[in-house]
Amino acid sequence: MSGTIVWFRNDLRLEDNAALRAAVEREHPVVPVFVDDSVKNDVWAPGAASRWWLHRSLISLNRDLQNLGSQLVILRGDPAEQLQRLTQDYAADSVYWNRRYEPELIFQDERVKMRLEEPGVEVRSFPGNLLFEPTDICTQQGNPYQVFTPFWKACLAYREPDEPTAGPVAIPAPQEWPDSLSVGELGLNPRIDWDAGLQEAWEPGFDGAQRRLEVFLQEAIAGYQAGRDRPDLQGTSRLSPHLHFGEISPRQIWHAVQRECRTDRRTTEGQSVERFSAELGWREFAHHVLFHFPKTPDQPLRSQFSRFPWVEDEAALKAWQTGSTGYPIVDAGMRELWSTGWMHNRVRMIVGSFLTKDLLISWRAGARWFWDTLVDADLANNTLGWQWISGCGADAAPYFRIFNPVSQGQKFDPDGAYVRRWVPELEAVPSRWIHEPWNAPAGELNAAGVELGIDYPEPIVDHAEARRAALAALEATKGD
DNA sequence: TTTTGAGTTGTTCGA
DNA sequence: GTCGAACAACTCAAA
Repeated sequence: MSGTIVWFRNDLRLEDNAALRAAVEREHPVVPVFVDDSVKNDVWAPGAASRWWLHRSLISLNRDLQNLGSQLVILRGDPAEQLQRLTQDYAADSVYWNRRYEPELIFQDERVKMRLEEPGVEVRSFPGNLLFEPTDICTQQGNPYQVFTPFWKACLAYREPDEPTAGPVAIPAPQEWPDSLSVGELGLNPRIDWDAGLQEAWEPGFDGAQRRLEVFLQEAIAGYQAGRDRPDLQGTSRLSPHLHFGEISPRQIWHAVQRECRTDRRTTEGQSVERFSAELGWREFAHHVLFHFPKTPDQPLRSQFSRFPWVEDEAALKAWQTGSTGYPIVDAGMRELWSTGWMHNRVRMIVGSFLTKDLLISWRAGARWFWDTLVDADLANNTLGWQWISGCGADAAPYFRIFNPVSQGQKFDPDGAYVRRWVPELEAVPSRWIHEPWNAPAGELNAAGVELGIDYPEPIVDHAEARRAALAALEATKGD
């Protein structure tokens, strides 16, 4: 028999899946496979929240495959070994997959390819998880971009992203299925019961992604330009975890958004579409930068930041992680993250600025915490975001841009609804003081049932002082 | 090679 | 309360 193995990774969907499509078109049996190799001791192996999501996404994918007369074969171990064994046992002559772009994963894919090709198996990889391949776009000198705006202009001038392709209507099955683990046997699901907030917030899988996109198109895209910055409203798409796991393709989102709002770019709607499209562009940019600067997950892109005097302060880090810094907008964000596995982007910037500039704790500590707790944890996006906010990365914020957690709260959570939702002990504090309870008159705090230091922490640092210290620390990175 | 224009998301100060 | 300018100087990308 000749057959095709389709190796699923961060592309857990049937629609707009180039590898699956090519495999089905061969009209030979297709064996969809997922290989869990997270047992290996990799610092960037998926964190707990990612594993929670993956568990559900695999179940969803398996169900979708079963509806087409197929199923997902789940294996564990070294992918090269597992795939080679499978091709031998089942005399499959081809292995197809969609490309990944993280340095370690590219390395791994090359290794798997060599190992499979040696005995004569055909290996084909396909694009599809990005709108543009990282090597498609370069400056006129042939270098990678390090600034977003010219990068994104070059992308848009390069070509319109392809239309997404439909999923298969049937998938030819092999006569006999290989042994497979169940999803549960991978042990991705938490053993202790901490995931109620995630359950409530998310529906992993293709169907959940489609519904999320639909809601965004119906309710938020038209006002995205203004709504995107408001953590107290549902102004963003919340598609990031679905995109990370490839349950929906960026091309599908791109074209759905363009179709939905075919309006003049001078209108609010038109600007909103452009703005949202640019956010997909930032995802592209993050992958472009990671591809061309593969050390950035651990090292600052701007090398002078290697001598930045980061502080090691376990107690302060713990206060940040647990949402007990005494700054309500920061604590709300960190608790939203802990509870739902997600945090609004505006608030990610606020908590990132607070960790790196108010506490002077390294962006790498922040990146690690996000890595474990975010359901959308993505090496490219996480690395770019943390290097950007701390000032050491591509197109980074200028050093003097230090977020004031009080004014950011007042500006983007004007009624304090977001803070009240995630920091319920401040629920009765008047809006005037919700973002700076330490400045509230004693009587008003009392009436709200809050005693600082008892019911809610005093600020762990003074922002004005911390700001001066951060500017001074930045001096230390100057010169050669 | 050299020059020039520009750069996601802010804050603070002083008029 | 609102507004504009300063913050300091650098790097990238294109001409």
